[in-house]
Amino acid sequence: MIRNILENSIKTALWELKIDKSNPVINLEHPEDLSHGDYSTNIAMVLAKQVAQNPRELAEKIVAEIKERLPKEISKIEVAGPGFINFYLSPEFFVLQNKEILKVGKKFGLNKNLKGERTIIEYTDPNPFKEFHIGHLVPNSIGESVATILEANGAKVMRACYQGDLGLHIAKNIWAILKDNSIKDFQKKTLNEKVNYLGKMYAKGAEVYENPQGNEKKEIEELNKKIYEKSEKEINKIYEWGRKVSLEYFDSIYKVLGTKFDRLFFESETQELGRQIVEKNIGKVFEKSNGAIIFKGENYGLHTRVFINSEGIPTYEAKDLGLAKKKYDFYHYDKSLIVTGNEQKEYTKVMLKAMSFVFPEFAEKTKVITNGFLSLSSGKMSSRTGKVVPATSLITDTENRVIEKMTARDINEKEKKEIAQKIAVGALKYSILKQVNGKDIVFDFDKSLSFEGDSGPYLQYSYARAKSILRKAKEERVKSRFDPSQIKSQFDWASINILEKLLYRFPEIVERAGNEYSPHYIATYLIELASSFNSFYATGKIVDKKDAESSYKVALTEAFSIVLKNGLNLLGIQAPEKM
RNA sequence: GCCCUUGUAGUUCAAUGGAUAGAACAGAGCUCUUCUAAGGCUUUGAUGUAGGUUCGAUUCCUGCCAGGGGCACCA
Repeated sequence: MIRNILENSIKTALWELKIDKSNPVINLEHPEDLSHGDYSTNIAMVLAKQVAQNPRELAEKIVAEIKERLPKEISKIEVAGPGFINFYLSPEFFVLQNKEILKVGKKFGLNKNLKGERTIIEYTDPNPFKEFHIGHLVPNSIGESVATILEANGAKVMRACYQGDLGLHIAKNIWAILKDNSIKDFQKKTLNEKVNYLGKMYAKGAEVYENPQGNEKKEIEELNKKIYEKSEKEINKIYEWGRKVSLEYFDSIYKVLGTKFDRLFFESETQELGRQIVEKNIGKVFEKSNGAIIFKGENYGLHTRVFINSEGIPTYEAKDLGLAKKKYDFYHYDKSLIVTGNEQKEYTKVMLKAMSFVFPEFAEKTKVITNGFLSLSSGKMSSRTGKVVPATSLITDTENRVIEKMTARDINEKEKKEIAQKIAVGALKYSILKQVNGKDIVFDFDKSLSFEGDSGPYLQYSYARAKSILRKAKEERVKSRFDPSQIKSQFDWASINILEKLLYRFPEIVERAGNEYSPHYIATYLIELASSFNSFYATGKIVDKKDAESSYKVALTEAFSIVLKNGLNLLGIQAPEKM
């Protein structure tokens, strides 16, 4: 990459000037203002004090040294401001880069930094028998995107989902089903109807548990034990039925969201293992307290948590230890990522601390990515009985709005529906991924659906537009061609210039997003890229047989469409050819 | 009470310790005999507060103010 060439160039200069003793980190950034060049380094300002020189003078010396062996990719170097060294890339460099994009296509942006690294990433984690709500969309979008980004950086990624198929929430649900007794009627109904039924029953059970009229609380707790022990056939049957319905339902949502898990983990398989791990380490890591087995996080500036409760049942904490082992046995990971809500942050610290004693090798490899809370800004969502908004209803509501917007388009109804779904999901995913991980997200229903500016549909629209141009170019037989001889005339075009100056950066963005597990770098980059393309688009015709520069413009449009599509793919957003 | 976290235009978000703090929406004003106007172009407007470190602070440190989360038998 060009970045490395510049870095080496600077290092050599420092070495020649005999000021490389401390082996400084070369900080190369893209100045925000393009008139400050394509790359800029502050190295002279950083070193000025060390070598007791004026930063600008030092910068001049470094520049003189670099000029001695100027890489061909650089057309100009200058010292600016308080001592920045600015590099300007040459027109030839951009032509070569553009050619490269057309040549490697789908693979443009990929690298092998993480080659051979096995990463398991756990995300989404809905609980069977409960609603898949809008809160699940956040870790799902982030997890799926991070997984894809890591793959783009060369890692081998295993997508995992961990689900609570045990516990009180299920007892509440089944308790209500038993009372209701209309489950027989549901065997032949649609998946949606079954899911709605489960939802209703859960709401009922949860309500009764919170505000019991009589003995309900105790009944539910006893039922919980029975479910756990699998002691009653009828209950087992309902349990299996509900679990199956839930999982089928989740699958149908994953299909829409574009997630495919390689492995589902369940609490029912981590529980026993978790218990054994904790029990084996009583006295060493864990201790007994009030009949429970706890980990004293307080000793490490954290808080104390129960791993096995006084009933002898392993809690989530213990199960998580079992899960770490299960995951390792299954995948032998080098890195284990867990995407989970902010509210779990403190918890994961305690759990990881405990893990660092039990499985130091796993704890070291584990990293938690936290995600924020998604709320809807307006009360425009059709209000439902429950407090949680199901993910599917948000998606379909969004879809309907998209279809409304598409009435004027000349696209058949069936296709329209498919496209609308891609746009709806894209709008949601983008509004989640454009932000730094861990920050709360306010989804403004109206704003995100207006599809203007900083949005997923804006990116999709830009892509569809580029594709439309390329279709026309094909019809008119204007071929994509980057020819260095065209450079001179092209270079007056400010908008082309900006587009080119952004295109070549994509691989750097992919690398950074991978290093920091942060899809938002991709999102903000793509907006800037699409915006520069749209400006370019507005300056005049791209496809024009009579225009000698047309083939260059078409080629640039093609390069743009490739980079945008590759970027959208990293966000898990589909790019329709037309919309 | 202790711990974590967040405060940037009217609103929703950016900004590896760097240059004039970027966008988008909303507001004001332009722009379709042209390849998708879901677009483009002008324009108004912001770092919670008080200190400190630094050549340089939205970024690091401390206090205060204001949100959010967590603090033993839920997940």
